[in-house]
Amino acid sequence: MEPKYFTQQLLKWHKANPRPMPWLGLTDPYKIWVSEIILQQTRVQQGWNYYLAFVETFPTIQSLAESSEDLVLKHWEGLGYYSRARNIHKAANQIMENHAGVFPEDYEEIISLPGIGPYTAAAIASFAFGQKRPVVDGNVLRIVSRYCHIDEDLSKVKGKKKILVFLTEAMSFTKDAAAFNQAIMNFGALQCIPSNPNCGICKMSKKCKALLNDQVSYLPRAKTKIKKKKRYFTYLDIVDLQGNRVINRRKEKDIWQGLYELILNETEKEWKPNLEKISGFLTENEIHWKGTLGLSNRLKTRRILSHQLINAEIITLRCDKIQYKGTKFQIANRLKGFAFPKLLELYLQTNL
DNA sequence: AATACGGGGGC
DNA sequence: GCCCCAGTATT
Repeated sequence: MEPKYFTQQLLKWHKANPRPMPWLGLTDPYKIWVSEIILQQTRVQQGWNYYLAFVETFPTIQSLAESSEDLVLKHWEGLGYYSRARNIHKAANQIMENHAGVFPEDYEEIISLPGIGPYTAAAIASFAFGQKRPVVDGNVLRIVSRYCHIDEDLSKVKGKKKILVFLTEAMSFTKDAAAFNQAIMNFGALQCIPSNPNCGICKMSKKCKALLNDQVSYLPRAKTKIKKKKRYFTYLDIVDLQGNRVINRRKEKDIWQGLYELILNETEKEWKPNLEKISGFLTENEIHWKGTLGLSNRLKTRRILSHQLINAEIITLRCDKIQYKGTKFQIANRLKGFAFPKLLELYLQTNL
């Protein structure tokens, strides 16, 4: 392995291939933090507008801390991995409590914040504070496994260690840790891409061990693939003459925790209810109505998540007046302020 | 060490 | 369809 050559070529490539991004060149640790959380398992393009809107609504740690979790989730709506939103809100409060509202500089303190792991801590430490902490994300694993021809399971400690040893060595050849980290991730996103990289124009090709051994397409080693669990959701959207609806805040440790949804019946197999069964289900849940209950629409849809396959049906019901005295659900007239899973957001967009 | 956690884009 | 994305927390 030739770490010095790697660093030289990397930084040269970086200068020749600038990539505009809204948080580029910022030194405000708060904004860097926000951008890094948004970019966890998320493409730059997908997170771009979310970042702009987020820092406009929450320009400071304090403003974020003082917000409600619901509002933070509303800004995360559609982005996925909602624990990121809950955790950044929680962490903002911890910074107010434990650090007088000032983002900590110490790596150990940074990484102890909820939602911040090794990658994000290194990103903040280098971008905001200039510390020599190499970032290790998917790009970096791919690049280094190829350049050094490391054919190991990178989810294991042993494989990760080899990567980190190389990075630490490589980073020692520059004073600008931030530029190094920025460069290596851009290099992974634009040049050393997952499939069919154009090695013919790559500045590293002379010393890329995977290329020399014709192994680029086999590296990094494939992950064991995950099995998806099938779930069946039936959502009941009951709406009365005043436009009132019944919604629920998801509380369990499950997908979409903290987001809102309609009345849900989850079943082992597909539920094919008629109006009578629907009435029965509503009554069991203490939801009553005045006038006749009418079934106005049924929509079948499906969603693919990283670990689940959701088969859903959304049934629209009409009545004169909803009557609910329980505590599990809440009655809402305007749904604009609530964060919904994409599945429901798409439905509500056209049925609100 | 393995699994859960969203949603989207590229091929 | 399948892979993977500027990963982290929990089991």
